[in-house]
Amino acid sequence: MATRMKLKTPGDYLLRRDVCSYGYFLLAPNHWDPRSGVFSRVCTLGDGPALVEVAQEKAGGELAVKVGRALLKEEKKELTVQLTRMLRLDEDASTLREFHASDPRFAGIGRGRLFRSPTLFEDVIKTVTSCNVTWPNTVNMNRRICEVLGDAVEVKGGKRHGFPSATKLARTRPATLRARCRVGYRDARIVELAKLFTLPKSRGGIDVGWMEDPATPDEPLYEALIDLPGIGPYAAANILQLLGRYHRLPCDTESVRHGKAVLGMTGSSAQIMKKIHEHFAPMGRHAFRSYWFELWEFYEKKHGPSWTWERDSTGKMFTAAELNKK
DNA sequence: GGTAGACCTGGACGC
DNA sequence: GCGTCCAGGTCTACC
Repeated sequence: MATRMKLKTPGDYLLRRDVCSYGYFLLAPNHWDPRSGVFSRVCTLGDGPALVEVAQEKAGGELAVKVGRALLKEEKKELTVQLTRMLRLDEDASTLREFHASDPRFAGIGRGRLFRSPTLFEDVIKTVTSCNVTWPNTVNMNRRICEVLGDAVEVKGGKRHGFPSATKLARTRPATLRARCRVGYRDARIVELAKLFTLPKSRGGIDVGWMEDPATPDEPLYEALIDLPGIGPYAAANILQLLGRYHRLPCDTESVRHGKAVLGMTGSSAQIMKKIHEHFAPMGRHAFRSYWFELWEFYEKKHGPSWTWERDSTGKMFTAAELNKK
């Protein structure tokens, strides 16, 4: 028996805009259907995996959540926590207003929330799978990780898989990850990260509560992230933004392309990255959102609104060759 | 502290 | 269709 729930949203919430706001909405197990405007994925809950579908009838209205099976009371709470994190339903309205005041370009369309994963663990692994690869490869890695290791639920016409838990990935052999999920040299790093997420803090494990706590100072958090296996300056800055801290820019080759093509910057890659940091520095704690939505606007000019993008055809949209086309 | 090279996969390109 | 080159961020060794 299916479960139906309603989720309250902030008054300005727009599902299609706020889901299709960061590339992770295109990565398995997430799925956005451009035709129906329904977001779905398999969520891992206390009693096992469940297919979850989220729709919104009108802008600013509540979210209608349909779950493929009956949920225990505790699972309903668990799912609410996961959806709230993923969809940024608890985004502080005052900081959103502050962002729009400092960068009015995005006030009119209300952009400000950035889609993320239901757990920090999934965000960290997704970040690792996006390093040193082209976007189509990141898409494939996430699809394979879910298909090979994620819990599955039966749906009409096949199966849908969730994202594997830290416990499951911690028990996976690196060779399996490499051979079946095609993660390459990231294999051991992913398993090591998963182990750190399963260990208690007293034994050197990751203190997720401390990392998620808005009261935790930025710099010690950045230092803790950069100490993790497979996490360098780019990945640490990206995880910071996924944790809601937007002061630091995760600069990569895509930033350099943007600096050259859109901002008219010249010089070596290192010089352009420095210029990009300087360019967005006046935005202070909103720097990343200002940078990101400018980049996102460039993608949308090329390919139409992000909520019309099909997951299975976006791979080629974000290759260097395609993005460098005039 | 700064730099060079290895890591691995898949897209692009030439034949 | 096949082979080769190259892009991509992190890590380690070395200066």
